[in-house]
Amino acid sequence: MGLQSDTKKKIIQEARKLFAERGYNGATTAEIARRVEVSEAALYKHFSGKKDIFLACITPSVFVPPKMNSDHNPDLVRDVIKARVEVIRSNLDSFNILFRESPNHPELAKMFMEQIYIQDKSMEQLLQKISNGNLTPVQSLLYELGITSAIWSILNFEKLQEEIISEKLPLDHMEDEIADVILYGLLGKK
Amino acid sequence: MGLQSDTKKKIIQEARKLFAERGYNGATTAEIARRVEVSEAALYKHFSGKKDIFLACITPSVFVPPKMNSDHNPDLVRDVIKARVEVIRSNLDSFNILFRESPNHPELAKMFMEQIYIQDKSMEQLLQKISNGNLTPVQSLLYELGITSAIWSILNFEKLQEEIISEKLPLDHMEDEIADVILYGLLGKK
DNA sequence: ATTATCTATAGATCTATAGATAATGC
DNA sequence: ATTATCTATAGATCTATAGATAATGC
Repeated sequence: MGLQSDTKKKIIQEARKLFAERGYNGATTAEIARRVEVSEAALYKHFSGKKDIFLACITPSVFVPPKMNSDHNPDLVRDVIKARVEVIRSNLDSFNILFRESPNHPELAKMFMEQIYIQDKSMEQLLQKISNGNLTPVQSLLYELGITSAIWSILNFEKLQEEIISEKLPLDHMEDEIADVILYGLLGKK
Repeated sequence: MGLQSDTKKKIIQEARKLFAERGYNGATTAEIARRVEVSEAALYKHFSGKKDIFLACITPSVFVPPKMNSDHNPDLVRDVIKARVEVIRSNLDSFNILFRESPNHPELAKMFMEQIYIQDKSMEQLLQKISNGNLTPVQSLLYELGITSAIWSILNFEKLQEEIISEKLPLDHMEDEIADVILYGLLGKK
């Protein structure tokens, strides 16, 4: 047993899934308790309230992509984007909560700003170097926020597709294809 | 007085704002009634229930950008992106509802797919022509869905910025700067 | 003895409706 | 006469807690 009891860990796990599925208001403490297979009262021994459970589901570290080494060349763009896709894919529930619930929870919005916009300038800096400092402030934002958002949408589309649509898109090389768009655009050669 | 009574129109207007602010479950019929300045009971004379009000807030036509003429050249990409930004900006509440609530409402998800993915191939077709058919399926999706999502994020960031952050980004030429990225990427010349 | 859990329920919403009252158009 | 609205409230949740019971570690 680590610092958190097994029950507490399981509450966080199941709550995160449920909040991602139904949103903060759509997820009930009763349903969380049912999935964890404890009584509702048990939740309140581990957390001070529903909001406390909610915030425990989102840890700031989730949103920070792993550091890359400091070389600056186009191939590194691929690595950075691959890392970004991987972070989002493996924490999709957290990102769903972040994108959908931020407007209703100032704590989340703050975390969002600090993590994605302010702290995570690594991708932007890399891209600035590669483009010889040609990027405008809006374009930097496009990369910091827009690409994360675009990847998030596409990964959710991928999930939706598995459930609803027959036609399957080949998303295996998504990272490379996003990188091509970012590096060369529509008119540039590959 | 048109086909819809003034009260009905006002209910839809205020409900759309409230659903965008707080989500489906966070928006109460009591608060909608308060903003419209009628009793809750009055809502139910115009709509069969809360869900009915919700669906009335989202009209499919909102999501279809205006048609462009059929020439195919890089400058047209700017026009198409400008049109897209304008549609999202002037219907930001609807897009917020769409992106945030789609997972919980099959009707919305279906609308989302049909409008943005299936019907609106106009931008994709234009881009395919300009790139000489070089786009992969994932890249097409990146344009159809990812760019809409990226613009959506940036416009919300713009709103958030007005409220929270002191530093102001110059977003006046956002459309042009997005177009530059899409056309030329980081390495292409302008 | 202490910690973890349960049952039962209080108190606060929230959606929706029943029945009464005011406003409108023929 | 009909339509639009109101007041009041039923019935169904939902969060959170009080008090009782079972499990664990010294």
